[in-house]
Amino acid sequence: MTAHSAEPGKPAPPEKGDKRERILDAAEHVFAAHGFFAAKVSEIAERAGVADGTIYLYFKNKDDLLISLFESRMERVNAHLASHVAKHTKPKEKLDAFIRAYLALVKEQPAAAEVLTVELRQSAKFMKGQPTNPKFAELLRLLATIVGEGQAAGVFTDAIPAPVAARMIFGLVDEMALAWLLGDKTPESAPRGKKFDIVRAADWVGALITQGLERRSTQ
Amino acid sequence: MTAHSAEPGKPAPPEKGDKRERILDAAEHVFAAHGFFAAKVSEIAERAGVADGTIYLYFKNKDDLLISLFESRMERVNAHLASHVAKHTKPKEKLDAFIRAYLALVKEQPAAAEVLTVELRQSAKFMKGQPTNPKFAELLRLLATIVGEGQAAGVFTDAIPAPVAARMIFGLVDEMALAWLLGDKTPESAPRGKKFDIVRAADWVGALITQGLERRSTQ
Amino acid sequence: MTAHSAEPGKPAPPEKGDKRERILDAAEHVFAAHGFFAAKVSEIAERAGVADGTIYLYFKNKDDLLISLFESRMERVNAHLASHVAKHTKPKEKLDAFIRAYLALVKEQPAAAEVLTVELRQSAKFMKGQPTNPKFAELLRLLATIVGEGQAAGVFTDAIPAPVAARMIFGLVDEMALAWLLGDKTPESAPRGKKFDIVRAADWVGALITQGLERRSTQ
Amino acid sequence: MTAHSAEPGKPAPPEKGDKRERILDAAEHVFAAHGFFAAKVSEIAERAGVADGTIYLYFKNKDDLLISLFESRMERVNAHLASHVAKHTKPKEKLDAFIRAYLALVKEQPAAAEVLTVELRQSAKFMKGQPTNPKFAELLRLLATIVGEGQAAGVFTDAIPAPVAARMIFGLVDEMALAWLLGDKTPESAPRGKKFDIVRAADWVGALITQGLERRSTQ
DNA sequence: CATGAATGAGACTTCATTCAT
DNA sequence: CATGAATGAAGTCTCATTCAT
Repeated sequence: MTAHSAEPGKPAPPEKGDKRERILDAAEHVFAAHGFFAAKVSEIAERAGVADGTIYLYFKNKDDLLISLFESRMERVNAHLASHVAKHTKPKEKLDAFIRAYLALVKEQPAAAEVLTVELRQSAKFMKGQPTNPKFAELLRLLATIVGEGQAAGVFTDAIPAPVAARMIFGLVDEMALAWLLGDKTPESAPRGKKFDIVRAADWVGALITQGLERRSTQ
Repeated sequence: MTAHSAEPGKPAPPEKGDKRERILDAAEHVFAAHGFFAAKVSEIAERAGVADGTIYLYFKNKDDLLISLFESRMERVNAHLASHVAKHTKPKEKLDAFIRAYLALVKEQPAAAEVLTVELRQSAKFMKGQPTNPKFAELLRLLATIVGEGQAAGVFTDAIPAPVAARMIFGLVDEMALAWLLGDKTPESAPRGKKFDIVRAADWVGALITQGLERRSTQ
Repeated sequence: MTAHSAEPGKPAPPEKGDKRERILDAAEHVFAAHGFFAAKVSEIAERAGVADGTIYLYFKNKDDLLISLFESRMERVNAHLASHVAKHTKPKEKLDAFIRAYLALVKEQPAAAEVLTVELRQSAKFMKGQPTNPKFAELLRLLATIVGEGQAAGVFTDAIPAPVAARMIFGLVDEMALAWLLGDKTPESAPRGKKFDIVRAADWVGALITQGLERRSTQ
Repeated sequence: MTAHSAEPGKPAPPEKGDKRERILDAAEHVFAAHGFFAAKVSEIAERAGVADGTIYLYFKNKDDLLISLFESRMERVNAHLASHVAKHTKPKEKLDAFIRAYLALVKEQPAAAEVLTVELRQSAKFMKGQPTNPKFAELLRLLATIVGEGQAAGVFTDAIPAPVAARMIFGLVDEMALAWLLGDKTPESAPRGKKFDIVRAADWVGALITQGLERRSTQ
């Protein structure tokens, strides 16, 4: 991944930089570390190098902070995925690029991924009754479009509605991300090297999905 | 699903029935309704028809209640799935039976499904650093076994390690469950019929996975 | 005044006694000492000898505590006044008894009086738009009844509607109470003896009102 | 009342006009609307069309703003009352003019009246231990002077010390003002005509007081 | 003089958990 | 075993006030 130079390894440089962005970065890490509910606003503030009250100048409340973070990161993800997908023309290759880009992103930005993957469901409770989050819908739409193109081109089966296929693909990819993220989180575990190679997993995911969607000439 | 007659439509019979079981039933509904963090122990107690303190005679604390609930329901699920899978001999049919049984379960017991599907990730935070929950591992093992058998029989591709395939399948199925569960929660919405037919979805899921895993003679 | 032996001179005996009552007593003193807004719930709890949270078992929130205190004390006041008024039969004497009883109460229970007299108006903001507080209305009704009887008996002028006269009388008496209460509050000032004698004032108040309402035969 | 053209019906002209005066006008309305404690400095600033910080160039702090507002309005009131009283020579007429002018003022400038009448007591807490506010003392003095003149002229009874009588009169008049102000605050209510006629009330107040103070030939 | 973004102390309130009955 | 009143730690959020520009 290219963008996002601000990712603070630790307490974040308490200097310039869009303050709102600093808060979002801090929230990303604190939410990822403790989960939304256990996360303390004061810890986010400290990490962002601002006063507690400052957070409320940029966000209505803690919930709004989560939603905003979610949308911010989702935007990045969508842009990232779209750009990788755009490099290809064939549906199969697009799908493969999507999967590969998604999993690479998880590896490169585990904190963001954790918020999107783990807290997403939590926030789903927030959005109870509400329609699917627009940014998430966009991701699904990108996926559905790829599938749809493949169906139109006759390389993907028509048996599964594109939107449904999109959701299935997302679930599959997301589960791999989750499995990797929760593989083991404690620092000490790193050397144990228990985590499987998520990039390698992309091959498997791609294989299953591509073949799974393939149109069978004889059928 | 057939068993499990205790599922209380409303306040739960405030009398007989294993008290521990009544508490679990109540917790299932309250967790499903509000999410683990927002759920109040006192509400669970009320719904179970016991005093707040009584809960602590059966469970160490709120966390333990979630874990216990998770394991209890997971046991049911595993038993249910295993029994359905056992009716078949061919790997493909077993896989299909698994998917169908899982999604049917979601439809019949949405509260339980919500706890397993939505709160699972939340509880994942609890289990941080811990190995995968044994009961969940069992479910994955069942799935991996089916895949493994298929690979051994030469009907499923060897390209994907069985445990990885198992996880992918679970993610895919679980996402469908989630999509259905969050589709719309308000009772009034039922007539609007916005929810897709989750049983119908089983066909799509089965199609994608079965074909996706299929061994290609010519390849 | 006779009743209400529990009035704690200081921290209040941290023992038996209706807990709700202990909290109200504590609130009375803390509200009187600092005013509603500056009063801290924790200080009330401490003075009542209970934990902070205990207050919320008996009252919905701080506002409710004020309202409840107001009603509790107002009830006492109404009972006290009614009993004194009941000792007389002639309207003029009843009116005089009312005034005397009210001012004596202020002297004997300054904390309660301060809450009723000073914070009443503050709480008036709470009750914005709401009809007059029932307990306060009752006091006004007692007064209006006395005036009405006097008018019926031909000893009080008909020129002023009884309810209006009641309100005027209350305002007058209440202002005397306020003047006395705020005369000087610091302990050191007591010896300076700056406060006028509020019981003596009752004579003046009674004189003004009684004569003011008197029916003039020749007019 | 005639003077004081700055009374802004709404947001106040965000331009000329002494800035200090604009702040006081804004404070008057905000305090009247929410009460001193609930009033936000930022809302006052917004209404005055200045920055939050600007307020602190003209006033030491929020308390000082209340005190200053109180004194400013009290000055107006005193001047208004004095001018009306000065039109008469007989004590009884002066007293009547005072009452009438005061209540007319309440009707014409309810916001100012609310601050003086309702918040006065709140601010009384501020001034705890302090001597009576000079401006308020002046009003009482004006009243006491009228009474004193009446006593000297033999038309008012000597039975009540003039300063005490002054206080009683104020209390009575103020209570009528309060009753009217809190009668109903919502604009829509006006047509409902629930509020009694405060000018009409002046007759009653005047009647009670004048007769109440009257010297009885036979006594 | 004026601004308004930032501060940060501190209060109210919740709710999991305990323990005397 | 069961109760449920009481606890008290802890977190979110507000808002008066400051000060660099």
